[in-house]
Amino acid sequence: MSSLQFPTTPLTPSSITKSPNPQTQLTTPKHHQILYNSYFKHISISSKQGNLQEAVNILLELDSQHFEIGADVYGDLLQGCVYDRNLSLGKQIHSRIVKKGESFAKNDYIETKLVVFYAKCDQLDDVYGLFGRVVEKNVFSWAAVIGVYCRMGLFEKGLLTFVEMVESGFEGDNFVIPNVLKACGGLLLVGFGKGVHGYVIKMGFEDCVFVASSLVDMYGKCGALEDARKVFDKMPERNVVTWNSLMVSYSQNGMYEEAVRVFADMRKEDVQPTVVTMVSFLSATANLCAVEEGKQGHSIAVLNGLDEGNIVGTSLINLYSKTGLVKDAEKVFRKMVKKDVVAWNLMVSCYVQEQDIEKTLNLCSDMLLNGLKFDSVTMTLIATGAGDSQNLKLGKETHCQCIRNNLMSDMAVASSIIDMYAKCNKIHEARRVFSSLQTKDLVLWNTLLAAYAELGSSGETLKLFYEMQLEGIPPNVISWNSVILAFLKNGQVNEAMVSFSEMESFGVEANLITHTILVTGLVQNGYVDEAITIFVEMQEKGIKPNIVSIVGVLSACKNRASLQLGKAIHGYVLRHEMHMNSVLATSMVDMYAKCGNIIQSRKVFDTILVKQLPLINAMISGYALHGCHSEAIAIFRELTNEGVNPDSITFTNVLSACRHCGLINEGVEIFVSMVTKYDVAPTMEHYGCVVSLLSKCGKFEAFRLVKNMPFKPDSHILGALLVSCREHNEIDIAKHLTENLSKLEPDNSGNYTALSNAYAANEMWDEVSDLRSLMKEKGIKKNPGCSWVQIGKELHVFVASDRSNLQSDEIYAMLALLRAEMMAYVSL
DNA sequence: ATAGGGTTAG
Repeated sequence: MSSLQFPTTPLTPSSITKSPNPQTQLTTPKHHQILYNSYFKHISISSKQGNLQEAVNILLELDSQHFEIGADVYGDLLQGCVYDRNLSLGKQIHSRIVKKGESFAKNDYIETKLVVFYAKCDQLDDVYGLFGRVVEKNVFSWAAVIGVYCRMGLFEKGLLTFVEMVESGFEGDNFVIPNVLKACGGLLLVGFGKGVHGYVIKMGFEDCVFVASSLVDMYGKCGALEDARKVFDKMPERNVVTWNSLMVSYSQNGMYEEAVRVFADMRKEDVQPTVVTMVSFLSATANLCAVEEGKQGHSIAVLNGLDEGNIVGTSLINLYSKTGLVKDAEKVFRKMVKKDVVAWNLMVSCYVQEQDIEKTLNLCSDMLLNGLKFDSVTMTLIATGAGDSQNLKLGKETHCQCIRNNLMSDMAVASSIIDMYAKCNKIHEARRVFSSLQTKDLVLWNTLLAAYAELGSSGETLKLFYEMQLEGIPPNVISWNSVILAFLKNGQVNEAMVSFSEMESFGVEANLITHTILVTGLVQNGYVDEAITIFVEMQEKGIKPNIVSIVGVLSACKNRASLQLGKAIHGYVLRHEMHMNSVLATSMVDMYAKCGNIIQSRKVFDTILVKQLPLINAMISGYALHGCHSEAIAIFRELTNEGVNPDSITFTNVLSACRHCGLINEGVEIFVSMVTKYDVAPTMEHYGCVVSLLSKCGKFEAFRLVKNMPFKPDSHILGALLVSCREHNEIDIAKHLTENLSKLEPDNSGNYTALSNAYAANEMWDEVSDLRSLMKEKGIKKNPGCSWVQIGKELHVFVASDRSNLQSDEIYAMLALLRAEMMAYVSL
């Protein structure tokens, strides 16, 4: 501005308000000073960049023309700079104040305003310098200093300054208290926070919306949800920030259902959502994998125009990624204008979760091409992806990158690297990385514990479990779960049960996963009834089963042929509207088949639209078990025509079905297609089916096939050939084969088992019985999980495949009897 | 005064 053109008409307050243009309205005489002041005040409180700049220019011009301008005018314009966060303009004013000399600058009002200005502009050093020199400190300058500390995350300093302020005889007001509470929350100092809460009540600030909302936030951050709720419920007046604080509190403490409920209540009360509302709601629904609610959140965000921002965008990607809606996640990602590192990482995380290592790596290179750098989150994600895909080369490269970029001190990075080595079967490397770290947190210990547990190395797991306690890290439920898992994987059922009861006396509560580990592990060790007991106990404790635990208990049902319990669990799944995904349906189909209800098995099978191979295999195997061989083969034909690629297990079941039907041509054709069309390497079991098929139908080609087989024939195959010998009356060959069978060191119980399985596979029940008598005579004990299952299975087929009029219940009674007999036999 | 991403157990 060159020179000022002062208009001739005096100003009126209303004209200032309506059109604050100084060049046309300000008049020259000094007695209009009041109006200048009013103009400056107006600008300072409703400032826009341009107006403020102009006002400061006028001020400086007037100043240089030696108009008497009071400190309050400088203060008002500094206030304008605070509203505009206009640091450079404020600095101009500051330097003019300094130039005017100490008598002008040494003024409580000016000094306080300067402290406030620099504090609001986050200029820590200036604040520190000024505040130290301010002679007369007051509530405002104290509040400004505490505020800047808290805003910049220097919570300890903020609290110490607050203490100092109170000790100097100042009372905190309702402007400084929210900052103090923020510091308490940030430091998780719930005790200090409670003290401040008491102070708030004493001072009578509890009804102030700002203070009370801060209390909710502080209690929430400290995990004291009941206190947060109490403050919230008592509030006479709430605004959107109050509601948001409560929702965020629940969400950050993992109580996502509660957070969702708060959102619903908020909508009932007609509180207009903000970006913060949407972000924390979306985060809660994402963690719950609540697709419907999340999608609703997306619509609400769009309707309120809150979906454009970066943070809502990333929350949406998170939601769609966690719920497996990759296409939707990609859509949001593509639409985002300014993608920051969080957005990229979320998309990477989505592909890692989908186990799509190719897309993960492509996205990572795109990320670099777009000028972004990998941070510790990116590295954690890549390491996780490398572990999931057992890509050791990639994992090692990631490890090197982390070392080069000094990221190994990040606990999440370190544990993902350790986990990656463990998943790539490099337990020693995992150990080496673990040992090389200076500080180790609970998650890190748990990562290594889990790695040893997975291997069933119960000794090593236990050693680590004690070591961590010696290092002062108390184990949590995850650590205990790993110990129990290690025992179960190593067959130490008693030790696992002891640990299970011990953990409670250490004040650690068993959770859903603890029980699932036990159910699954007990079944795998043959303790089926005990597994069912644990499952029932879990429900009695009020722990709701999820899909994984239901799959575990269904496997107990099928091993015990307990159709009744299986049905009850199916009912539970339907009642609780659990999503019948492919994994659950597979175990349900399997359970019904093994418990004798093949019709129900098929019904469940038909409810799943996109059928994955394990589900198909379960259905085929179910049909085969029930002697519905043509249905088994029909499903195989139908799905291979639809382009499904069968695997080794599919062929085992289909060939077994062919064997039971005596379908030689079909069996051989399928065997050939397995090798030529589907590139599946035949196993001994596959050969066994075809050999058995050929033998039973009196085909001497069985011998030729065995001769050309790439394995040494096992007892199944030899047993099958034995049948062929019978058909052909080839006594010499049969004798030779029997010698071969006896070469399998018959005094070893495993070989007796194999031999009896071979007989059972050929429905040679008399021979099975003879062999059992022989074992009884020789006092050879048997593993209950082994032979009787096979015999029982075969017996089951025999009875189920229309060769008997027995009803299902009777079959299961027979199977139970057989099991009881075997158990008695084992205990001899 | 409130808000987004990564690590450990089935």
